[in-house]
Amino acid sequence: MEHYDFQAIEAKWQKAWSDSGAFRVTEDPSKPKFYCLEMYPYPSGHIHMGHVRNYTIGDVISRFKVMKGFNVLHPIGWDALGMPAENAAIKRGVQPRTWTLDNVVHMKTQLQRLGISYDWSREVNTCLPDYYKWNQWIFLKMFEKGLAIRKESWVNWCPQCRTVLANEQVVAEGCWRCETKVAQKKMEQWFLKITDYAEELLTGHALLAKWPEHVLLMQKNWIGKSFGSLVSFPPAWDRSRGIEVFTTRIDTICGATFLVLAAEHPMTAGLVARSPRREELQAWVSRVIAQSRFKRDDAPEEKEGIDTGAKVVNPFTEREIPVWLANYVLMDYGTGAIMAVPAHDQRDHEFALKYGLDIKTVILPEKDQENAAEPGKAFEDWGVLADSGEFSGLGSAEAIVRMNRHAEAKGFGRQNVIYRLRDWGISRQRYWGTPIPIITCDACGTVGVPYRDLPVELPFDVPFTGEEGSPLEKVPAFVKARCPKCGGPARRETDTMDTFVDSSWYFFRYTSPERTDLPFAPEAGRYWMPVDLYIGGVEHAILHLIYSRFFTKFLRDLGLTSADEPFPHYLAQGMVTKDGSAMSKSRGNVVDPDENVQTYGADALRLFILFASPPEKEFAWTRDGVEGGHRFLNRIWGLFQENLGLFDRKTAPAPLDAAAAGRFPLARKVHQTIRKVSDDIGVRFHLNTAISSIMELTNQIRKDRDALRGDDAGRAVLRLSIETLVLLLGPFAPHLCEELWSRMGRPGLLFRAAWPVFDPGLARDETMTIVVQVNGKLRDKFEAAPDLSEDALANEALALDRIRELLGGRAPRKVIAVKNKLVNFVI
RNA sequence: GGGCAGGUGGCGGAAUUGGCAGACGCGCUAGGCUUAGGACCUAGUUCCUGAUGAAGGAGUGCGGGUUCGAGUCCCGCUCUGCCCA
Repeated sequence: MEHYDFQAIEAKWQKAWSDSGAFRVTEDPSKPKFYCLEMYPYPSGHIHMGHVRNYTIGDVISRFKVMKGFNVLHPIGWDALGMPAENAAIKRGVQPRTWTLDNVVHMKTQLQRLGISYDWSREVNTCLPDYYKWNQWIFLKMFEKGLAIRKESWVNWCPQCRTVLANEQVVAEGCWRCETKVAQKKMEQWFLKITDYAEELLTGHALLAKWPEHVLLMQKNWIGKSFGSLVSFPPAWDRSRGIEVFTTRIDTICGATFLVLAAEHPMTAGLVARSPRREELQAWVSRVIAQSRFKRDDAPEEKEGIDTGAKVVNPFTEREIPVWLANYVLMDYGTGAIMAVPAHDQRDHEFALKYGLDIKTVILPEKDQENAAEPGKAFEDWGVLADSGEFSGLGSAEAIVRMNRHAEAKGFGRQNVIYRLRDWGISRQRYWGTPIPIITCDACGTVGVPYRDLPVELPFDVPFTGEEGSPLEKVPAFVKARCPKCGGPARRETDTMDTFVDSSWYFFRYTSPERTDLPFAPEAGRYWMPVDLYIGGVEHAILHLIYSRFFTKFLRDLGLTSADEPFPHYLAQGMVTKDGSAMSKSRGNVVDPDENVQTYGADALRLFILFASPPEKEFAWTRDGVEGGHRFLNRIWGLFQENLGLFDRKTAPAPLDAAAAGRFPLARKVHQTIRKVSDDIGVRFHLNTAISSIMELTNQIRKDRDALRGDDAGRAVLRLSIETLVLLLGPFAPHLCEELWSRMGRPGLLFRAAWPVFDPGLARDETMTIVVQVNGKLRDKFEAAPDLSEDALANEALALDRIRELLGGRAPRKVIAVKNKLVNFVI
């Protein structure tokens, strides 16, 4: 018997698919479309198992949808800008572009060896000017609309990468890439005003019913909408202005016994300068600013503060209270100043205890409430106001309304909503990113590069020294520019964009990557968008997914698309682990996909990866598992080989009609399996159970085959079952199945074959197993016709010997019968 | 500290609507085939009692509850993971 030469088979069909352009698609209004997208990879040099998992899941669903008659867009590209390329340049002297493009070539062959059904004619590469030109174009559109702005701010600075990091890129006090401890620095930066869309990003969640709930929750927390009040506390020495604080609990304001400013607060410097202890204060401020923001709000026991000696007036009590500086108040959130209410806020409470500040109770628990303040704890619940002048006696909820009204009437405060979401700082002092298309002119200020001059291309010859500052600053030909407005000498912006800009709209580019006058063709976008299924790691739940939603809304507001949301359905793929921890270079537990493709075949690898766990769960790698996948495919191969006669025109059996087929349990199993697999792939996305039911069908065929070979009817059933098996397994093990399909003499590619349809009559079981319980314990079973009435089931059960014995002649106290399921006697 | 997931055999997992717990696979055990096997085939494989079989009992992190019936629903606890602080 011919052996299963998976290497030859896989190479043969990869070539055939590619030569015939099988995976190319164009817009076809006569067919329903399906846009299946997986997160594109960073071209680090090698595909890893996380990619294999991600892309295999997408491939199965794409192939399934094609067979179901959809016009499927399944694209791929490269998230090709970013720091590793530049680091390679510094370390090994390779030009980032060369390094990146070499990696792309290698990774592309790796992906092709996996047999993923990508339309390579739509490949995008973000490091090429014909892509990043559109980053610049979108940036300029935002600049025109006041959504791209330049402002000075405190930024997270990674000393290792020598660049700014967005808050989202700071993980546990360290840089998300190199884990170096992040420092604080004050710099001029370009920001995208994602905060203008904060409310819509929140309400848009209503359109994302097919997202995992925990991802929506993470985004909701990230946006962090809170309702509260802005209240102004005038300084005692100058009552004409005020220090504005944000609070969600204005009802506690009469208990505010001091005010706290962040070290970076604009008024801090002035207070320090006015103080007789200015040196001591200045030293304190410098030290705290040097601490990372994470250190600061992390550990309560490290709360530190210092009295400025200044006083402000509490506008509700008219009493003077001291102004402190403290490390637990951040400039990032709210106004950078808080009113401290130690009786009703735990952090203020601890701070007041440490520094001996007044604690004044103004909220009492309601009568029936037992959780009064414990010693050492603030009472943070809502309650009844006390010692709050005219507001005493009100409940918190009502007090908040009335006090807001009061503050507004008196002109020192108002009701307000704030968001935790910050504007998105996109400036990076690096070479390998999209140049920000801005020219600074002494006369005209910051001026956008005219659209006709796009793209602003990255110069190729650049010194990569690893020293402070952007390499672009050291290229005079790049920096020197003419002002587009006045024509005078000017300076080109040398900061480049955060690479998350690239990935915020790449899915639009796939719809028409050839377009040269717009980021994408509106008509292609209209046909393909939104993405019907987006698959990728949940580590991007906040950053990438929220930025992409923001960009989509912006492109919509430009009139380029009508999509409100880019990804109505997001499938969050679980981690790949080995020996109990995530696969990563630093842990040294990476497994090379290529090696496995070589030894067991791409089909075996794909099968195992999908079989081991459902897509959204963690997937634990084992070598034995791939071997199991390979073994299974080998058995399919063998099964086909020993039944070649079924597919030979001369000896093939005539097909059976449904009535005749119904007599064969295997024929029923075939139809049940079609139903199950279709549901598992198309509705539940549980590819693991789809595979296990295909395996069950295989086992059944192998069990029944000898008995079936005797007559024509049996052979027809056997033939049907093997054919169906190949169709159902096609999306999972496409190379092997394509080979078997052609050896069966079927015309055309299996890739384009129609997905089998089940006969509901045949998929229904002929008899149902009815479970018989006594007092809820399983005692016997019997077979009954489907949909037999409850009474009939109970009667049949009563007639069983075992049940008669257990009942001992007594009538049961109660009989519960459920159609097609069980009978339970209570005695 | 708060929020959200999750905890099922030796392992990965299945059980879709409250109705046979452990499908399917891995591993393991025994046997067959074989010069040999890390190939292939057959059988077995939750635990306990039972020589075996028949049969019985226990059992889905722990404790309680609802129900004729709970892995699934409710309450409390615990551990693990993730997110936020």
